Amino acid sequence: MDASNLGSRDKLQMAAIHLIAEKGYNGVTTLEIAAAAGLSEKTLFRHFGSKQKLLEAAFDRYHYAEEMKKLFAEKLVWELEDDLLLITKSYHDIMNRNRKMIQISLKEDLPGFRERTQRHPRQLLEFLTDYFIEMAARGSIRSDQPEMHAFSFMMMQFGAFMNDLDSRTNYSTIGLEPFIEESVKVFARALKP
Amino acid sequence: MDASNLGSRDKLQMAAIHLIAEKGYNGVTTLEIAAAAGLSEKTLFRHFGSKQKLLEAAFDRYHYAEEMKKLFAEKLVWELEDDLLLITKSYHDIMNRNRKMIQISLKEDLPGFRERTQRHPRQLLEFLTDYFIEMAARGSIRSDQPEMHAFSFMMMQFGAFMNDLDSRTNYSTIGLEPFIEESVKVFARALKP
DNA sequence: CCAAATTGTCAGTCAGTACTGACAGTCATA
DNA sequence: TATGACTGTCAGTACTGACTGACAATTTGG
Repeated sequence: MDASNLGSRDKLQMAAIHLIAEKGYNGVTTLEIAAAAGLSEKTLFRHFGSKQKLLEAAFDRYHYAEEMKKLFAEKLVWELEDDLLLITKSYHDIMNRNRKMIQISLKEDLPGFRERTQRHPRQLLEFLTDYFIEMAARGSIRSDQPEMHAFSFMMMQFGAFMNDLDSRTNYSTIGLEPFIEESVKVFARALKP
Repeated sequence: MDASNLGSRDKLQMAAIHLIAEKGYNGVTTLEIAAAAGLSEKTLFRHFGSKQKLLEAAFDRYHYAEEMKKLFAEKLVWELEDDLLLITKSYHDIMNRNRKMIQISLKEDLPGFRERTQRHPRQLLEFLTDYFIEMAARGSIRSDQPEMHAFSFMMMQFGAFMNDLDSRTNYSTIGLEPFIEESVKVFARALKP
């Protein structure tokens, strides 16, 4: 979406999300948010009334991506490595699209954030657990603790996502793509019958 | 160390670290820090001169734990699962002791934080990579990409640590101890020749 | 017991930030 | 051309938090 087509409210909300993800709610001023949106502080207060209301509006407008349902319903081929690769790429894609909201949830303790930022990983844990149960029933993998294995695999990906989230915490030059490829291989080998 | 034996400077630094880890630098006042230390705000400014200097002093005083060297030098038995279990428990112990500094580094962009909070995991990545190389040379494991495998294993543990760091991000009831046990088993199985 | 060290209270200053009313300017549309 | 919608400027108000000097109280150690 071309930013030049956006109204003032949209610009202010996007600027708010961007700056609060970076500096935290108390670390950014309404003057800075307005400037980043290319508008005056007066306009910010005309539209939203208060800083807090701007954040709430930006939060509500932010569509938290979560699309694993369709993938699990339609795109699996019941080959462990192929499926895990697809799931993992989708996971990182979704997490990346939610990255600013996740950054905000790390910094701030705001009502509703927890529920929203956890919906996607919680849903994925359930789907992946069910997938491992079904794969074990088919004899395609060996997993006596499917939920623990689903959780372990997700922790690996979550760790990589958190490592990559911010240059402040990234301590390795290993890229995300090769990591995804190899981590899927390693895990598939671990569950091979 | 009994808090009653501490001087005022120590109490203020510990209170500062605790509150800033929880609320961020801009989310906590000097009045709050002093009150948490059981002292007056006046005393805080007598000792440190400014809020910023208090943080810097607390940061310098904070001994960032990093003790993997001794473990890798003396305690390995060159059995993959046994060694990984020991390493992993030690990793989480160290990360847990550094948890407040890590929480602060997530919230704030302060000079020197990055270098300090990355020293331990970076060091562990090197040690673990060398360990996998040696284990492969001994024929005890199969690993054609030891650094990638070391990194993958650490990402799994890092993800679990991050998931456990703060109730705001924790979305699973799986405990850390059983996770450690099973994640080590899974990874050991993956690298088995 | 006394002096030194340390802390607490109080009444501030100062700078910054959230927020506002009044007034003026620009743009789009009828 | 006029009007409505929207935005910007300006000069504020009110409040908050970092920080301070003066003075008093308490604690500690010789």
